[in-house]
Amino acid sequence: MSPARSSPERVPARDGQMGSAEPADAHADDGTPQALHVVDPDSSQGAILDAAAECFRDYGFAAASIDDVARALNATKGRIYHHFRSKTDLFFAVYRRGMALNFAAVEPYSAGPSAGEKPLDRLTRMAIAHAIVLMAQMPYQRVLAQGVHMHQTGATTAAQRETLADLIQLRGRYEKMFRDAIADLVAAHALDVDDVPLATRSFLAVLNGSVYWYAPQQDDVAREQIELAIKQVTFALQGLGVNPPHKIFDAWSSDQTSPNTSD
Amino acid sequence: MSPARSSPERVPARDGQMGSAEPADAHADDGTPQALHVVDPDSSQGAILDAAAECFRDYGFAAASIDDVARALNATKGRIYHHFRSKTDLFFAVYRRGMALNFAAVEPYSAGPSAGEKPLDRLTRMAIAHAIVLMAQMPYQRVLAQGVHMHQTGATTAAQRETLADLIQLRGRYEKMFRDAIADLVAAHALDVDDVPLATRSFLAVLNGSVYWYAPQQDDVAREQIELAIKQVTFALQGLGVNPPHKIFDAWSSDQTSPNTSD
DNA sequence: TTGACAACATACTGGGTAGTATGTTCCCTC
DNA sequence: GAGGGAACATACTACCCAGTATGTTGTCAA
Repeated sequence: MSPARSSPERVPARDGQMGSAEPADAHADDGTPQALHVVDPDSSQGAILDAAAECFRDYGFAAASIDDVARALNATKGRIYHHFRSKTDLFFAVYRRGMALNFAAVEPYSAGPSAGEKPLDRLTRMAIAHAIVLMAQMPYQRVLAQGVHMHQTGATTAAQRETLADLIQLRGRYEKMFRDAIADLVAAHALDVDDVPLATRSFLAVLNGSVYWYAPQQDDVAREQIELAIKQVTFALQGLGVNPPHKIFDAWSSDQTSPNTSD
Repeated sequence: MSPARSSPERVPARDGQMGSAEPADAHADDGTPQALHVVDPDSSQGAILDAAAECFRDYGFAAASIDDVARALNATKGRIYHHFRSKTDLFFAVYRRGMALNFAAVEPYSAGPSAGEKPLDRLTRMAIAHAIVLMAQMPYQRVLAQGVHMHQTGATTAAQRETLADLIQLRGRYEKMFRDAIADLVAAHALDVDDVPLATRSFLAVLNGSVYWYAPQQDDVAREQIELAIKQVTFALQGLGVNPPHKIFDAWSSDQTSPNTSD
C-alpha cells in the first residue's frame, strides 16, 4: 500500500556522484567499506556526532531536529551543515561511528592471536565485550537500532539508500562474527543447535536488551556494567545450551580493561 | 541538556479534562485501566487502527503522517479526526489494542484453572503464546516497542503524558505476569537465578526478537510460527537454566489453537 | 418530509523544520 | 599585510503537516 508516498524521489537531477563543491573534506566517501574510525572523535565533527547521537537517542531520527542538535552544541545549524550535507548524512555518520565502537570492542577477541584458544572462551569474551560496549556507549547503540529499522522503511534518496545498504552490511559483518563463533562451537561438537542463525539472533537479543533499560545505579559504573554483562552472557550461553566458563568471568572482573588470554 | 526544547508545553490553556464538544463517543476515556478490547475490531475505528498500526510500523510515529494513514484507508483526514482527537490519541489507541491482543493471548495461560499445574508448564505455555501473538500481530507489536521508547522521551502535553503512563503501566502488568511465573519457579526450587527482574528481561528479549526480523517464509504460516516459537522458548528457558518440557511443545504442535491442559 | 445527527470529505491556517544563501571572524600562508 | 579559505553564525525560503472549520451525504426517527 501507499506506493508513492509524499515525495517520490528527492533530487532527481545530479544523482549518483553529486560531488560538486563540497564545503569540506569531511565524511570521506571513498568506497572503503572496511574503514572504521572515519571521524576523529576529538575534532569538531566528533563533538557534533556525540550531540547528534544523544538527540537521536532521545527523540528519534524523525523527531530530532537539526536545531536540537545545534542547541545541544551551543551552536547553530551552520556549524552542522558545514560538516554534513544533510540530516540523513549526519545520521549515517553517527551510525558509522557506532559500528566502529562495536568493532573496536569486539574484534580483538574475535580474531585473537591464540589460534589454540577454546571456541567457548572466544565467544564468551566477545559477548562480554559486546555487552559492555553497549552500556558504555548507549546513545550510539540506540542509533544503531534505529538504523536497522530505517532500512526497512523509506530512506529518502536513492544515493542515501545505497549508503544505508553499506551500513546494514557493516552490521551484517558484525553479527557474522558472532554467528561464526557459534558455528565454530557447533563444529567442535561443544554445542547442539539446529538453527544457528536463529540462535545467533536470540543470543544477541539477550545482550542487546540493556540498551532499552540500562541506567547506571551504583557508583562504580565500570564494575556494575561488568556484573550486568556477566549475568547477561550467562543467560545467553545457557540459552545456547552450554555452561558458561566462570574462569573467563573471573579474569574479566579482576582486570577490567583487557582480560588475560591465558588458558 | 536542552532543558526547554522547542515547544515548552502545547495547549497551555484548557488543560486537564479538556472535555468540550467531543465529535463522537469514540475512545471512551472512562478510567477503567483493566478495559482491554476498547474498540470493536470490525468497526470503522478498527480499520483505522489497523491502517495506523501499519503506518506506525513502517515509518515510526514521528515520520508517519495522518495523511499517510488516511491514504492507506483510501480516505481523508476527516475520517480519522472524527474518531480520534489527535495523532497522539490515535497512537495510544493502537497501543491499547496491541496490549489487548497480548493479554488475550497470554492471560488464559497465566491464571489457568488448574492450580495444581507445574510452574514450568505454565511459564512455557505463556511464553509460546507470547511468541506466537508477536509474529501474528506484527504491526501492533512494533507500535508497542515504540510506545515504550516514547515514554522515556517527551510525550507532548501533560494530559497525554498521563495517559501514556497508564499504558506503560499496562505493559508493566503484562511483564509482571512473566516475572511472577519465573519467581514461582524460583520459589519452587526448580530454578536458581539471583536477579529475577534481569532474567525476566532477558527471557522476554529472546521472545520479542522476532518483531525485528520475522517475515513469513513457508506456506503454512501457522505451523512456521509455532516452530519458531518453540525454538525461541527453548532458548529462553535454557537461558533461565531449566530444560524445556517437550511434552508441552508436542501438545501445542498437534493442536494449534488451544493445547490440552492435561497433566 | 423534515429535521437531526453521524460519518465522513474538502479547504484552509499556522507553526515547525530541512535546506540554502550570505555574512563574519579568525588563522594561516606567502 | 594582504589575501584567501576554513569554520562558523545569521537570515531567509519553501514545504510539509497537525489540527480546524466547514461543507456534503446518508440514514433514521417522528
